[in-house]
Parts: sequence; structure tokens; C-alpha cells
Amino acid sequence: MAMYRALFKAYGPQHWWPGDTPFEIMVGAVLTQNTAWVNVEKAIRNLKRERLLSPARLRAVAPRRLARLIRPSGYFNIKADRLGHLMAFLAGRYGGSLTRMLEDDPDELRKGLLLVSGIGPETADAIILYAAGKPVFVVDAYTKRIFGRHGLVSDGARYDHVQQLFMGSLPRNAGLFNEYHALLVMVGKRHCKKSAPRCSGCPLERFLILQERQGDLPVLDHV
DNA sequence: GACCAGGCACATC
DNA sequence: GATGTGCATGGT
Repeated sequence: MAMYRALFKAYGPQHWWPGDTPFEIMVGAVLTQNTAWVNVEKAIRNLKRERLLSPARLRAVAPRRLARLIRPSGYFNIKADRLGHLMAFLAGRYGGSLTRMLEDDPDELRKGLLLVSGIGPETADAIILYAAGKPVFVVDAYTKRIFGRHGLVSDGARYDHVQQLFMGSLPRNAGLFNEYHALLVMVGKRHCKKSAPRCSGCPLERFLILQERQGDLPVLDHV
């Protein structure tokens, strides 16, 4: 919790996920795969303009048209397919009711989502945390990079391993997981870019240096 | 013009 | 299990 508090103190609440409705959040989770958020916003705007942001409408739209509308978010053919698979899953398992899907047991929902082609662990967890409001920790590229560079996880650490690091040492609280992940993205964008040789100047770095000087607990206890 | 961004599936060894 | 590749736009 100490690292979280250091980040929250520095940046304050992030009010995530950027999206008006659970359905918009779910669609955004797919569209943002390996893609800058500004590009996702353009695609979402297009879908809103065409009044397609509902399970029934999105399921009914022609794949070619969908691909054209989400073009700005990149990988548009693949993502159109993935949204199609997701809508089929929603219709098939939950009768097209987003509410029923989001109220499902989170472990069951996660297992189901992972069977959908195009939904991996991060996308599934983003949907469960930010659309359903259930406490799973979302691990993304920023999380791995930040913790990797500070020597808190090994370079090639697997998704589930990093997730366990957080979920094993934090209280199971959706609001906390929400804020923590959002704060890590903020740190990643500002201080831990891929192109820079290492993270520098972030609140996390200051915190870790301070801890090392005091030299009592293993750093992981501070997650 | 290179590099990068809130992944994932699939092939191959 | 590990590693490599295709998918693609738009900002820096």
C-alpha cells in the first residue's frame, strides 16, 4: 500500500476508466489493445455518432462497416472481428444482457471471456474491473515496465505472476485496484517511456530510494 | 522516417 | 514453455 499511497499523493484520483457507460468501457478495452488512447477516442466517437454503442446494434452491424468506423484505432479488421466475437459471447451466454454479464461471478466471467478469441487476460480484467466493478488487478505494459525497471519483477514476468504480486498483498478492493492501475499508467506515460533507458523522476523512484536508505522491509511488501 | 502506443493469436522450435 | 511474427493507425 505504501507505493500506492506515494503515487496517489503525487497525482491524485485519476477517475478511470475514461468511458461513459460499461458498454463503452468494454468496447474501449478491445480497441485500446496495443494502441494509443487518443486513437481509440476517435473510433469511439465514430461509433457513438452512428449510434452503435449497444450490444444489439454492435452485433447487427456489418463487419466491413464496423471495421471502417474503428479504423483510427488501428488493427481495424482484427478488432472488428474481436468485437464480433465478444458480442456473440454476450448474446450466447447472457442473452445479450450486459447487466447479466457484469453481474456474473467474476471468476466465471473471466474464464468465459478468456475463451473468446481476441480477449486475453488484460482485456478480460479491464472489463471485469472497470465495467463490472469487481476487484481484479489489471496488468498492462506500463505495469510490467515500471516494476521491471525498478527490479521488482523479472523482465519476462508473466501476466499472472505480476497480477498475483498485487492481489496477494493488497486488500481486495475494486476502487483501489482501479486507482492503482490508472496511476501506473500515468507514471508510465510521464516517467517510464519505452524509449528512455530507464524510469526517472517519478514518485515511485523517490519512494524506493528512500526505502532502500532506511533498509528495513523487502520492497515488495510496499506494493 | 523511425519509433511507439493501456494485446492477442498463431506458428514454430 | 519460450520466442517470433502479423496486425495498422496516428502522434512525437
